Amino acid sequence: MSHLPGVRQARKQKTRQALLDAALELLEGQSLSSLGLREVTRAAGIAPTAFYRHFRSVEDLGVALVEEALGSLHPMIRTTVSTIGDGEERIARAIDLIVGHVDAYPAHVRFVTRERHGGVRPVREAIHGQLGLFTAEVAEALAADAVSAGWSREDVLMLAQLYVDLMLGTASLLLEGAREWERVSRVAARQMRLIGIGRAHWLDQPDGGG
Amino acid sequence: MSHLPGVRQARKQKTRQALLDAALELLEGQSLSSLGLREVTRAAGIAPTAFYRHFRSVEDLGVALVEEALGSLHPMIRTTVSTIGDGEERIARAIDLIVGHVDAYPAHVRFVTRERHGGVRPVREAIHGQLGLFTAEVAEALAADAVSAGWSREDVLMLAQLYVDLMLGTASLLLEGAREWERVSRVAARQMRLIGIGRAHWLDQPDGGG
DNA sequence: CCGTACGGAGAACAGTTGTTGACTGCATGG
DNA sequence: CCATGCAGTCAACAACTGTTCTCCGTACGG
Repeated sequence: MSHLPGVRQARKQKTRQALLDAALELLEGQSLSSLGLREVTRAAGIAPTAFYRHFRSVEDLGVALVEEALGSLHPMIRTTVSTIGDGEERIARAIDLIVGHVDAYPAHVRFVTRERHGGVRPVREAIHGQLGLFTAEVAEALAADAVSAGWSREDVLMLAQLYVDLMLGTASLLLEGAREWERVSRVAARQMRLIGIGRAHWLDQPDGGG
Repeated sequence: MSHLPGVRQARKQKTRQALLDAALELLEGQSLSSLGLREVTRAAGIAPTAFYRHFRSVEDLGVALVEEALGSLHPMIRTTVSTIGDGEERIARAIDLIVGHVDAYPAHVRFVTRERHGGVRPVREAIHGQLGLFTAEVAEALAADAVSAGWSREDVLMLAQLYVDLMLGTASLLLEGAREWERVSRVAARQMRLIGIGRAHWLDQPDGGG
């Protein structure tokens, strides 16, 4: 199929990456639906027409950005959430994961939180799909715990959704108020703890598992 | 100051409202940062230059939209969250409030959830401000419950934030999958129930109120 | 009842946008 | 080694953008 070095394809993916990087940087101050094709190519240092060699439209580039921002996150999620130990240990790991990721890839995080409810349908759907995968992975890990005995599949998923949404919300707060990261992560930890307590007592209620 | 009838001011606010309505409709398919001034005036049926008689820029109009979308919501929140009765009663009321509001003002809800993390700073800040007020109001109501005895102010706020975020997330899900409103509201109810359980057992932990 | 202030229309401006077609140079594969 | 394919450039296009300045009609306040 493709030769290993491929001087040709290497150059192509290089400028493709330049387009993605330029777009991501421009998106720090605006939404994808207002991002112009020429704007991106100008920032990437290539001619406007060359854009079409890589993407059909800016929407298309947006979908590729979703893959770049979220695709490589699955292994990290898995290893973090499947940590053994008490709840506090897991919470600390999760918070560290979020803070570290926001710190390492702020533009990616901003892009995802912004376009999750943004004005470009295909991008929204791509993000929603990836988050659905995350939710399923978290649910799988949660189901393996002893506390989840007797839980319905749907309830484990609703719990996982709670966690995933909380993590995204926390990431967004960390982005906006970078100077308050201590307070934000402390609140997030307490919210996770409270959810964990609710989880532990879920089946105490008469219709808890209904 | 202003005469009661004011044929002049009435006409002005009429076209001002036409601008807001037109913008809101156009925003169903795009983000605010890509909304053009001419686009809005065209949809509102007035000349582009007349726009400046009402707003200094599209950003400005966006901030006004935040006020329109969220400003009138405070009394509803207050009366809903201060319902007396057991937790289930309150949860049902809250879900009804959300579903009813999304059904009655879908464009407003879409605007808020989209621009909450959108690309226009002043609008983001206006939304954040309003949501902060909501959180404070919910916190006040929660603090009045017997279960909140011994809670720190900060913890009541973190609980309120959890509820507010959950309500917004639910509203957004209701918007996207209008056909699944039953499933979505059932999951949301269970999430609120779980949070309520965590709340009830919060002080069971040795360092719960720390 | 009249002068004025104000909401709105119109024309014009320099820029920018997405997309097209034809062209160039070079790595590739036979 | 040569012909092909493909990344990238350039020029041009009609359409659109935000903003300014000038003008018009009319409700308003004295």
